[in-house]
Amino acid sequence: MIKLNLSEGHSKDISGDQFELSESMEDYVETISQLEDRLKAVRVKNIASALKVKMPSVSSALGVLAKKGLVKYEKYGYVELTEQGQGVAHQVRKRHDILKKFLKDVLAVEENNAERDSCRMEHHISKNTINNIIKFIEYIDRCPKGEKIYLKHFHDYVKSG
Amino acid sequence: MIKLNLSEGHSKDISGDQFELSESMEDYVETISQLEDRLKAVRVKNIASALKVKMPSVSSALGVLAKKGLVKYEKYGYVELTEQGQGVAHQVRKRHDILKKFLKDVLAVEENNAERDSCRMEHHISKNTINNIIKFIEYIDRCPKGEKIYLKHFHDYVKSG
DNA sequence: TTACTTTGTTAGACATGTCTAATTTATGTG
DNA sequence: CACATAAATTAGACATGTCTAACAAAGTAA
Repeated sequence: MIKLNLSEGHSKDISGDQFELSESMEDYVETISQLEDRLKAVRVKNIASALKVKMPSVSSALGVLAKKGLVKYEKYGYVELTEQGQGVAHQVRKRHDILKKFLKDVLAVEENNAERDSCRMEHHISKNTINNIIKFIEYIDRCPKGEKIYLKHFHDYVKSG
Repeated sequence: MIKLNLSEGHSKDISGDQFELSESMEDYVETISQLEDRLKAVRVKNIASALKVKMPSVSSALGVLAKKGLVKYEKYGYVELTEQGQGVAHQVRKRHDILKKFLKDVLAVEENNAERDSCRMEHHISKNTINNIIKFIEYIDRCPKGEKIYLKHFHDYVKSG
């Protein structure tokens, strides 16, 4: 089933890279944000296991992010994103989500693969290109001219080979 | 003008990552291959200036690539890709070209941006996803059902805002 | 309170990839 | 040929991000 309900507000708020984070640091911020969504309190241990790194790597990363003002963090305590950190997380996660949905819903890339690829590509795609992806999705979604049908044909074509 | 003459043999020969190269090493191989296309002989200096790094970085990279059997290289001499190196270069360049064309011709991303993004993303996209992109392009290109018209509409839509 | 367990930090090693400075090799011109 | 210049290498510093091992703090339970 092809779902194309993608255009809820995607076209706003993809603002620039004010913070110049490395790929790795973006992953930390993104992960912390995801953990904040599903845990009462985020701990070093949680981040480590989510990112499949060891705790000392997390400690070190938190030092960097704290210095940049993206996390609030006292030793041996809980980890929290600052308001700025949340902003960054928001952008990163949006990029990730859009990319993944595009891969799945437009390019017919299978779920696991779409997740893996969007994880890796999300760090290397420009604001500009993301915006065009958003427009593409909106275009297909909104236009009453049969684009969805063609997309469905494409998905069938991919499945059947 | 939207050109979609993309489907010349793209669907073959996107073979796997037998060589496990880092992003950086992939860039070296790709660049050497491009330089071989337009220079009689490739030198450290050429690679350095193409990649905007200093010569010692190139020296060091060539050591790594030689050890992996991807370049033929004697000190103070010319640089040449081995047959294996050419194979890798072929894959990397194909990935790059497909990605770039997709960004330009489907997503209506402007030339410079498409080049920049494909440079960065080419290292992080799976074989699987590349194949779906190829299929998508072929689908649009081949199908007699008006997909191209819709794509043209989309491009106009992007341009006009 | 004391001992045990879990969690986290510090110290230090290692890998990758970059750079600058110094030296060496190759090239070209008189 | 000899010397000046260009090209390349080596040595070593540095940044990032990872890891292991050892130690320290916090939490738990008797």
